[in-house]
Amino acid sequence: MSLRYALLALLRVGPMTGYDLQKQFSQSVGHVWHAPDSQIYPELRRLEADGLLRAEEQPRGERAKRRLYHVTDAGDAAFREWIAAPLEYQRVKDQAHLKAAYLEAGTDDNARAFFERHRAQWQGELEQWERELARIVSLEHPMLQRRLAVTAAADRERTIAFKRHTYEGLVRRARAEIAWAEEGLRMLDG
Amino acid sequence: MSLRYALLALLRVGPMTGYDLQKQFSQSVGHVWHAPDSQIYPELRRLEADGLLRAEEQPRGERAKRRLYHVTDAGDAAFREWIAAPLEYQRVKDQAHLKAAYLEAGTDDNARAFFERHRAQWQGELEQWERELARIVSLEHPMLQRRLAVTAAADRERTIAFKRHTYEGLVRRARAEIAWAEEGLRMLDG
DNA sequence: AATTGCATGTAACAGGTTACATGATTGC
DNA sequence: GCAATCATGTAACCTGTTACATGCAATT
Repeated sequence: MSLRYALLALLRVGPMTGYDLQKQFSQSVGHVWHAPDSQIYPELRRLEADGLLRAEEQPRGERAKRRLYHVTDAGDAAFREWIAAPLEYQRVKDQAHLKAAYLEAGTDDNARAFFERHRAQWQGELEQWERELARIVSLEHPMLQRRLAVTAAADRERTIAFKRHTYEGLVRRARAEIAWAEEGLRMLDG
Repeated sequence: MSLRYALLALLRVGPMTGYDLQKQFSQSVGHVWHAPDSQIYPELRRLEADGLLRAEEQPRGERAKRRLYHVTDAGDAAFREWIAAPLEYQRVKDQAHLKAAYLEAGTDDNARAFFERHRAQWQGELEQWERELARIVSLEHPMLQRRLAVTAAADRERTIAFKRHTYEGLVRRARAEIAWAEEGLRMLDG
């Protein structure tokens, strides 16, 4: 159910095609929420059917078309409702910690490989998030720039603060995961 | 796909019924992986069909029956394979951070409620995990005791170390989430 | 006799993944 | 002419959630 709000969040800064959105999902927002194209196009149709989006069909060259999606008033209202609604936390489902709890069933080398992989995985996430964070703080972030362009002057600082805090949280999490993996490696060596 | 390995992990310490497993999923392992009964019973049947479990049907009183599940050799092998296989990390899907990135669309009070709820949520998880951790360190944990009873003496320390490290990681994560929420609250007040 | 605990499932639906499938346009 | 990019979907499947549904056994 979050996909539709992620889509609305992106479209609220300006109209985009499914293709544009797809790219965003493999870049900026994709660091927090990812979706494949096969999920995006049907969901856009559903949002349109629900009246939260309006599609503007544009010709593209001679034969082709593209659908530019706009957020409707109802869409904006739905987004604000989602923001105001309390988040439903679901039970923890954590593959990495599930496996970590049973590493004694394998060899030490196996456990070592597990922790090294975990560290590498989160190292990669950390780098992405740090890059995003730097672009937010320096105001170079393209989606943030578009966002600020359609935001009242009084709200701009606030907008930046929330994005910054979000990514600081992600960076913090990545560092915690790396520290945990390194602790695991020390445990195996010590 | 992790549910079956969580079930195998539990059954490897000794035979249990679906009901027993269900209780474990709302307690010990449930802190890392949760599953409702409606998912457990069919999955046990599937594991049986795949030859990873063997069901021992026992009479219960006059009319009733119960099915005690045992891990077969194939089941044990499958579990070890899972432990040895590299973990497939999936893309991040994080509702809390997704919403946090767009809190400027709501009021400050709304954002405050969001962070307070986030803190309370993780405070609850933290307490559960700290309790588990204490029971692991003091060797009072019932599943760990059963585990150690069927573990070669040489491997007991290792087994404890992995469980302890896992829960230390969860505790660390909960603390990080709480710190992030509190940072958010300070941001709103400052 | 009533309550609590033991015990086992089905059905419908939502959400998400992977694979498959196609074709036009633009820039080199 | 070719490659990269733009553009849009369908189909099958898996996983997981929520709601529904039942009934015996042991204890008080």
